[in-house]
Amino acid sequence: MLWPTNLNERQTSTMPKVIDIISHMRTLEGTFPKREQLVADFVLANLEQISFLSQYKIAESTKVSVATVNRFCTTMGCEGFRDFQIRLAQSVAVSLQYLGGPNGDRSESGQLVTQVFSTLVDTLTLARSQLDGKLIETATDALANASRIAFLGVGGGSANVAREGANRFFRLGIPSEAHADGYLQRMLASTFAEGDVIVAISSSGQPAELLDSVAIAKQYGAVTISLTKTNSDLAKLADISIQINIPEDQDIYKPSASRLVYIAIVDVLAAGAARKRPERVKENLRR
Amino acid sequence: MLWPTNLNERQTSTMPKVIDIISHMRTLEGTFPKREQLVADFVLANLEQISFLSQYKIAESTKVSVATVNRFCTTMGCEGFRDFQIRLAQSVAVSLQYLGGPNGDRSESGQLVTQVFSTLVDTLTLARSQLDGKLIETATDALANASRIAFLGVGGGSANVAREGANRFFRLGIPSEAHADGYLQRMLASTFAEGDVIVAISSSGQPAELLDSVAIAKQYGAVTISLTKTNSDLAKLADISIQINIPEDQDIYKPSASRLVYIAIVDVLAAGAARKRPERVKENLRR
DNA sequence: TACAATACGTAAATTACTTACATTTAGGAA
DNA sequence: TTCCTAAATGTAAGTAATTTACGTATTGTA
Repeated sequence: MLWPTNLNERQTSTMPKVIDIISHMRTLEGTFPKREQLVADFVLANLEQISFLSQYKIAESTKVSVATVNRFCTTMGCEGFRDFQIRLAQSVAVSLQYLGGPNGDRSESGQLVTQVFSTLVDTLTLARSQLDGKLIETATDALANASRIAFLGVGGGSANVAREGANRFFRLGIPSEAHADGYLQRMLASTFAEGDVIVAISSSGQPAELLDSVAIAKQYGAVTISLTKTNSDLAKLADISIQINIPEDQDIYKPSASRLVYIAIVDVLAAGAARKRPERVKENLRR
Repeated sequence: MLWPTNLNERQTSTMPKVIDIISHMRTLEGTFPKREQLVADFVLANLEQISFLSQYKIAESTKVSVATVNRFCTTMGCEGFRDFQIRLAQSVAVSLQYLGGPNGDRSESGQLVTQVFSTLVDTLTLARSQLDGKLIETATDALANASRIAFLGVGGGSANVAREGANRFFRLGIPSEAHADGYLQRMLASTFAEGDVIVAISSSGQPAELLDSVAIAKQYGAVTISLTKTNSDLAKLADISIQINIPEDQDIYKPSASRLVYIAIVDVLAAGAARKRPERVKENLRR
């Protein structure tokens, strides 16, 4: 299936399944059976044309049987070729809209730029579809009224996002700090109390130190917000869990889009919180 | 417009000629034969579902023959039902994009999310159009062959981008460091020599310490790359200047998209450099 | 009223998609 | 290695959907 179970629950028959099949395809890249991978490659290389081709044509071009093309579609989580075709057409339309179509720069580097940016945009789109307005509302409420905020992140990526968050909220006039060290995080957590907010960031949602810190802060009455992978331990632990399911691509040749998504979400939170405390923000801006 | 103009140039027979099929349908409203009009009404009333229905189902619902549904499609300027279905799906996907994503989240917070993400994507698009493939090529060449890289950034935002860069390149197996402090930066710059690369990051392109450091490193024979505002002092000083002109929004309510753009560009550089040294990357990945 | 042109439906023909089954291939255990 | 199992793939039959051809009905006009 294309979508994690918790998302399916929220889908009704009237809800379109317009989602980003392209990034899903990129996720599965490498996990396809050999011949299906050929199809995947062909599709990715001819995104704009696929929707106007028949299974036969694709099978012909990839030197693969029609059945394999069909199987590729079901592997992708679609109900069949038809379904796949429609969904791909939609994803392509959306991507093209943002990227203004293939630019004139046909050089290798030009394509590199396009590829990286496409991936980033696709991933952002995917993430956006997973964000629940109500949850964001709750989180921004807590943040806007916090007397103190700590952003905790472990590891290079998450630590940077945490710094980014502290940066943004500090500018809003809320005392904010970021910590990347597990020991310091625990120390800090024990000084947090009601009215304070802890934001724990981790793409894996696993780090023991982080889980400890959140548990401690929670125990002392602080509100805990997590920004992490769907259904991870961290997501289950925090009071308010912003859960994102982004394919963590281990391929070092590819951009690390998930980090960008986290920063985008921090932006959303900051913008939301800013709206809720206009006075203090303005005051802070004057300085 | 569904298809940007520059795409039209590349149109072949397999590509769509009709622009936005929904508005085209509204234009033709009233000029359809009686029974076809019924089909048009039904389609407009069920835009999101049509793509997942068969001609037969539509004929059934509208109490019209299958052939009429098919004729309706050709009347619309499409080659047949299939063609119509795909194009409609694309138009719908694009329209839906503006309505707050697939979840139909029209709440205030949902709109906030949409707004922030749109801004980010728009800014990414803008940045992409400003990137020159050749320049990226030159920069990635220098980086891929560097024996040592230093990412220098002053101020919260740029410093984070610098860290991100050091992080990425370190994973590629190239000794990389990030420095945010002006004094340290100058110190470091004087130890750099031929074969080393300095990447200076600053959205303003003004900071004196940063300019000094770049000048020093340059003098000692290091390659200097800048990631900064178009025509800024820093851009003029560096050997390879990646210049981006993003409207710096002072409005604190709005997201700071420019930072995201810088990170995206760092991603491009890292991905490009990775491609140029496959052996060392693989070796580094094994660890 | 009669004629022509358009609109429409029926059914056949075609095309496309799906599924069942047989064959091959790959990975692992004896 | 050799055998066994499970996954992967292709072939071909089966089914569904789309398109086309043709005949009838309707509308408008002289």
